[in-house]
Amino acid sequence: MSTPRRSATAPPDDMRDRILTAAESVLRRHGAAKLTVMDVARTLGMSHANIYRYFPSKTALQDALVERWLQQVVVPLREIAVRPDTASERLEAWLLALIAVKRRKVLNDPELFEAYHAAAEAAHGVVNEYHREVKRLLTRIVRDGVAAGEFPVRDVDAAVSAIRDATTRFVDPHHIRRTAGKSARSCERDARRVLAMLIAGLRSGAL
Amino acid sequence: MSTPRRSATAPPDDMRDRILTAAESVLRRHGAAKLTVMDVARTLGMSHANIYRYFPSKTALQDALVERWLQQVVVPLREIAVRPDTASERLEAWLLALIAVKRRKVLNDPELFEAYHAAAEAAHGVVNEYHREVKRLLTRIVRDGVAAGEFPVRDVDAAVSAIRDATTRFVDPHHIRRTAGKSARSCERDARRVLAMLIAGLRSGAL
DNA sequence: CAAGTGACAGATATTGACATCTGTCACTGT
DNA sequence: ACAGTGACAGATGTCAATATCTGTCACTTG
Repeated sequence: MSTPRRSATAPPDDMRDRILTAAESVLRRHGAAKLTVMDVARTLGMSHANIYRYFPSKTALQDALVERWLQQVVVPLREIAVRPDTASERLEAWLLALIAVKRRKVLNDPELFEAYHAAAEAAHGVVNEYHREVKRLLTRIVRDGVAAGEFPVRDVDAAVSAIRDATTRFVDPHHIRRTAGKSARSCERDARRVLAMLIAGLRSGAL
Repeated sequence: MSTPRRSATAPPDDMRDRILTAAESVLRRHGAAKLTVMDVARTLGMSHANIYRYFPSKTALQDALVERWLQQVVVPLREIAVRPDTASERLEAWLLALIAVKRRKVLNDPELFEAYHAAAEAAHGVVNEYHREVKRLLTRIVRDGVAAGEFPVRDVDAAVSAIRDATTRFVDPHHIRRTAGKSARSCERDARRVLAMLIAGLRSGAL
């Protein structure tokens, strides 16, 4: 009785997953610029026309790929947001985790990252949804801090947006690329400094 | 007796200035990608070979153009850095000025900005020098705040680098472009929020 | 002799003919 | 009815021939 979607034996949309996996391997092999629907189809031993039975367009396929990738970034953050620690502790851990996981993804998965970056530039829905989720989690932590009297801020939204602006430097694709040369350690040190100032600001009720 | 450099009538390096001005107009007319030494020479009614008597290379010419442009950004900041106000006041005014002047330059001078951006990507000396100057001014303000007991921070360099990281979002060419659609007012509001948190952080000695 | 030039080699951009790709459709086999 | 196909038009990308540009030089001109 586990996920009985369509029939008992046939998987729900097995094909979509197989196509995505094939696309991912093509992406890693040839790079983002050379990801073609034809190559993906060839990898699966089918006609490229058939891909269009499962994805309405190449863009939709790429978006699905990016969505998968972004899930891996978001999932660990959800756990941190609901820990039983103080808001300050959670906030620091959460932001450091966000920064670290993004950095790791960029360095380990440059091809998939390229695709994500392209999607972000084109402002596709997937990336917007990801940003909303990130904001939601962050808001939860700050709100908890306010409720506990830990952060005497009046405007939670203003605080959240300030935190996001101030940490953009460490999270934004563009900047991550630039700091690819720096060690993970020195990146974390820089981030910790900003975080320390932000948390001190929150605690002293700057907003 | 005003600037008697070489002779009484002949200007010192008038020609360099004329070339730069011509280059600037070509740049504005055709865009950064189509700025050619030949076009600049044509504008001045001379052979392109003659340009090379005044600039060793096209790159040197572009750098000189960028340097001129960056001067206009830096000059107003120098005045703010040495005002007789408190460090907090100066810091806020200085950062807001930096953010506003950069934004204005980008919106009014997109072509020149393009050239600056290209130079920044190529990490030419001019841009490095600009960054050093900006850092120097910022360090002065923070150091004054520490000396006056206003900012109880131990590590001035750490504080300066944190301030720069946290405000990158508002100063970096790349992000300015993205926020081109937003109103100057809402940009300033966002910046003020971050600044408020940073200054509160400095005052509570987070570093 | 300082300011400027035409002619040149090698590097870089532009162009246009050609190949590949995307997305659709009527179609086949099951 | 449904997974899959070959063939197609129009969009997009590739590549080599061609044109333009950069940077240098020996040279003219006032």
